[in-house]
Amino acid sequence: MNVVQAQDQIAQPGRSELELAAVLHALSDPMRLRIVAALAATEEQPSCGAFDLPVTKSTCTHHFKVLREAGVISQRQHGTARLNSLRRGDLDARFPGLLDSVLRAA
Amino acid sequence: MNVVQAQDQIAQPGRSELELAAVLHALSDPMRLRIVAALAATEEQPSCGAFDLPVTKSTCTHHFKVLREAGVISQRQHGTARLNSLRRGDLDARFPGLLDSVLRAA
DNA sequence: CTCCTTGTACGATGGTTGTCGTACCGTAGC
DNA sequence: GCTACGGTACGACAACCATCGTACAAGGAG
Repeated sequence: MNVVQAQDQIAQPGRSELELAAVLHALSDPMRLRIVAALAATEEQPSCGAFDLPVTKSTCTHHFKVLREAGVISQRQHGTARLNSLRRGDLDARFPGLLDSVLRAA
Repeated sequence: MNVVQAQDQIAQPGRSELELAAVLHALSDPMRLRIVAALAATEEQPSCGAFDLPVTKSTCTHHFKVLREAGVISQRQHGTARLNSLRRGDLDARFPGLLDSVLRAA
């Protein structure tokens, strides 16, 4: 699996590795949909703990990992915090319109 | 669960019952993605057996059931055959652009 | 150095999923 | 009636998933 490795960037699939089924699966969970929607609504790069999700920390870690491994989000280590951002550009390039329609529906 | 029951139409969720997470989950399987793509590419209403899928009949039944219960497809009984069609109108109304972007990417 | 914060790792658990096989049912044609 | 065909129902099974709890690692603040 080709990965993009830049400074404190956590491993993630490259743009050409993105798979539709994997992305759809990552988005098919209400908790993850909520994370993605919150991420799309801000200009910042919130840490994992900033989402106030109704699950424990370990479950949280799990969901962020699923989203990152599917290529939906990108994570950067910054001190003890892990900063998250949506991979809008890569998603729009591979699956034009998909992210927008999901966000509009969510 | 409100269902639309018309003549030989099999039970399915009404337009307002469609849930984004359920639709995304239904579309997140390669076999079902293949079914939906084939369904979108024809004007006809093919029977379940007309798809030539590399799985057994029972698995086939399972996938069509998942798609129908998520509201992605509609099934009509016609003799011994079950005719399938995409619920384009309902999907476009509830999740504008979603189906198109998925089909374009698949 | 010591604590607090942020988050991961690992194991467990109950539930869901994709697949199959066999048995069955209803319609159509002979 | 009987047989073929298209499809469902049910049970089984291995794999996966969302969730949790506990234990642990690393950076920042005092």
